[in-house]
Amino acid sequence: MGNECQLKICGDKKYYCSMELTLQVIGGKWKPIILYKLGQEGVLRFSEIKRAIPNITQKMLTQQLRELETDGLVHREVYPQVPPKVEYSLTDLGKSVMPIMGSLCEWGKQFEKWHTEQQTSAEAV
Amino acid sequence: MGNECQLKICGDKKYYCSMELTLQVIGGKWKPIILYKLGQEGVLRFSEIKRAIPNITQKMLTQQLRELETDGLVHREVYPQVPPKVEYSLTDLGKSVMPIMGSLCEWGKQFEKWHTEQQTSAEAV
DNA sequence: CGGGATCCCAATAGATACTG
DNA sequence: CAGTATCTATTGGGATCCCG
Repeated sequence: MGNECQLKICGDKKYYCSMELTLQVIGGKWKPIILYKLGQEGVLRFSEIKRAIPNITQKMLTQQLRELETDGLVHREVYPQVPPKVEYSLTDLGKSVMPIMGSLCEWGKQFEKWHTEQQTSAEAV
Repeated sequence: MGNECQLKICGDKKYYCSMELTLQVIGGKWKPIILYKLGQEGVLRFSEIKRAIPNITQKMLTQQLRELETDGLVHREVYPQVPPKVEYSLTDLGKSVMPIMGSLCEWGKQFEKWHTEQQTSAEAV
């Protein structure tokens, strides 16, 4: 008790419960997908991540990767060469979210199935 | 193979992989917290949810609850009385995300701990 | 009075062009 | 190739109004 609904601070993040903190670190429209793809592939170049997530813009990808790097979930390795090469991978902390990312993905598949069934039974009426 | 990176449609939602679908249904800044609180408390009135999530505005809460209702995660019960009373609860589909919500919340606590330790060791330098 | 709809403005995301 | 810069579109927040 007293653990919830009381303003806490972690670095630059303010939150009332742990869930809110979680969402600031690994939430949003893109971070879970980025983490998931990185976790699946291990090491990816910027352009490879971009290709794996068709709808994301470079701007968003850059921005989200920077935040994940700052929060210690993603490692960024720059190779000083021309043309530039930058590789991204998960840190140990980043890897620790993979089980959850897997569950989220799995849930999506179940939802899709459930939704299709609802659709079918609705048409039957 | 061929399962990922190919445009799919589920109702009004377009996505390239299941993770993206998941995020459209239970992602965003507020939905996970709303689901989590509802799952913990069972049944909550509008004003009770509002109180449990201090930063959310009524507008956002209403909007997010409607989407969750449309997607079949939340049940909305209106009592035709004065003053009005509206109760929200999770459907079976909504309850199915609770294990993941629990993991997310738990991860936030671990992150907080990890962050604090990093802070401490950095100060020691 | 509780729940929520509307309007307007600030903040955030997306599209496109450009650069080391 | 991997970003920045700039502009535009969309989304979110705050205040206000509505309705039973």
